[in-house]
Amino acid sequence: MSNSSPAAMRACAERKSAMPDDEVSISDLPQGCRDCDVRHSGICAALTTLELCNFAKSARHTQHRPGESLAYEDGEVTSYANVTGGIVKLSRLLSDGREQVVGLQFAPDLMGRLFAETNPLTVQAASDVGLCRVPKSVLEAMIGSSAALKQRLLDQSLRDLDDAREWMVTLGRKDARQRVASLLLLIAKRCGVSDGTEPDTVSFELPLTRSDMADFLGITLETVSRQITKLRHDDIVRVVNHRQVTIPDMARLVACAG
Amino acid sequence: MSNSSPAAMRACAERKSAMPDDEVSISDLPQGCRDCDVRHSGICAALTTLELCNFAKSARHTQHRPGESLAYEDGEVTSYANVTGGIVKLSRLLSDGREQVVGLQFAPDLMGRLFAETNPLTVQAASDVGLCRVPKSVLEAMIGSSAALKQRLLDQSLRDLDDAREWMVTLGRKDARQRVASLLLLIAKRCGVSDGTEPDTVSFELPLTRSDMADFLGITLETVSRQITKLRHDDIVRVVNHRQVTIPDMARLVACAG
DNA sequence: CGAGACATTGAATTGCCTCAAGATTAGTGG
DNA sequence: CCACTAATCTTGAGGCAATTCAATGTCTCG
Repeated sequence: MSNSSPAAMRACAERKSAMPDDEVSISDLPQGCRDCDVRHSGICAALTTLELCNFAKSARHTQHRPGESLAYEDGEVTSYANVTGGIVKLSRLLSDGREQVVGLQFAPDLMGRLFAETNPLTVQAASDVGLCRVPKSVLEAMIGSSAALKQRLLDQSLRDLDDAREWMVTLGRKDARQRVASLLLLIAKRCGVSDGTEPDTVSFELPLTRSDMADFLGITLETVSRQITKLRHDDIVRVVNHRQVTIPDMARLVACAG
Repeated sequence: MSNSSPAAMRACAERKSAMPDDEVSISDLPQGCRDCDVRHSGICAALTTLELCNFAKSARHTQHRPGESLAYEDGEVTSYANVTGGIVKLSRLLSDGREQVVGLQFAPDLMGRLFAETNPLTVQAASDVGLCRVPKSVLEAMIGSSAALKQRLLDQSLRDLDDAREWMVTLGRKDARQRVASLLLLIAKRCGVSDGTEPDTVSFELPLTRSDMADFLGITLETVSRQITKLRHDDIVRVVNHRQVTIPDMARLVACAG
């Protein structure tokens, strides 16, 4: 359960300090709640320890392998889930079998379309993924009783909307090279580890296949591959084993992303 | 102030009945509040008459011509606005001068990025537009005190997110013909008047220039023009005066949109 | 009527896709 | 440990849809 990215941990720390705990102590929580980091991540940071305790009684942790389906398009929504680790892929399937990825979710995002009867998207694990599931009715009841939780969910959906619109610019106006650079940049920001040098060098392991990348970027996997090769020749990225990526200078990648 | 679309009026009626008024009567409202339909539209439908009264004291109505800027990218957010009529264009400007439209807003949507210090998008009137502006601090205070209002804003942002992701499929995977058909479909749904025949015939006036359409669809205006010509030859659409559009059979347009 | 904005059409170019073959990596069982 | 297979990735050649550049056509409004 510890492939939470550094970015997620940072976000988590912020949130924790912004929402101090009340009087109930962590040791009062049931066992399942101390077992994991759910307490400090995602929506849970908006809950008082008492509320969290209630939440933990209904929550169930699961692990998933890359490619595994977590929810089906038009399937009934029965639960929501906090992403505790790994990367989740949200996509729409087209009638001709092609796929468009419309978003990625990282820890500690909440997964699942709130208040909907059926899921509008296909949801799959892109990497190894950890989830903390909670029944639809339980979470919705908590949203009704906690203004802080509702506020947090409003904040996340506004941020997701910003991200989606940002990506529309990539899909609508950028060429293949800029698209690939944009995706590397997005992943580097969320999953990257900086070595603290100047210029800024960042490393990460790609959680997506070339095919996933292509489906997110609206181009073919061959084009993705060709562009990565070119970016490599220009020393914008260094790649070993197809998956292990180093960005020698983030500023140059940003410039490439347009 | 009555270029509110039929769709908007329908939405409005639903909302009104879902949230019945309390004891205070409409005649108790200050003058500015009875002057217009703000009472029955958008976020206002989530307010009690008492709250609405307070809202109306701070609200100001404005009218805008097509192309007029309503907010600038990175500009400070000082107020929010309910769209009372017409169509508002949300877009991002690129360094090379190109533009990507990332969303359209119709009455009775709320305009403005909630809780942000600066506006992440450029906002322009696409058609003649009516707004009902309210200071940032006033609306935010009301959100803090009204769970119903917060819920409504959460619902709108979730719907906007669904729409944005839907459009990402258009930008990422559809060809020019399907894109143009998708846009005509979107506008027909929001602004179209059906004549009640079978098969379903719908008419509307295009609120966008070819250039706006191109910027929303991620293609050039020449390509938009060519595709409209082809759709016309196939009798998917009929166009007079470049702007007055009739869809003789919605089902065929839907099929075209992919 | 004339000017300016908006829209259509044509011809040449290009960036990405399609189809096809080979290379690299990871996983499996002898 | 190595051979074998399946999955993933890379590279190449040819075709095509959309772009670019340029010219013409059509509305609107003073």
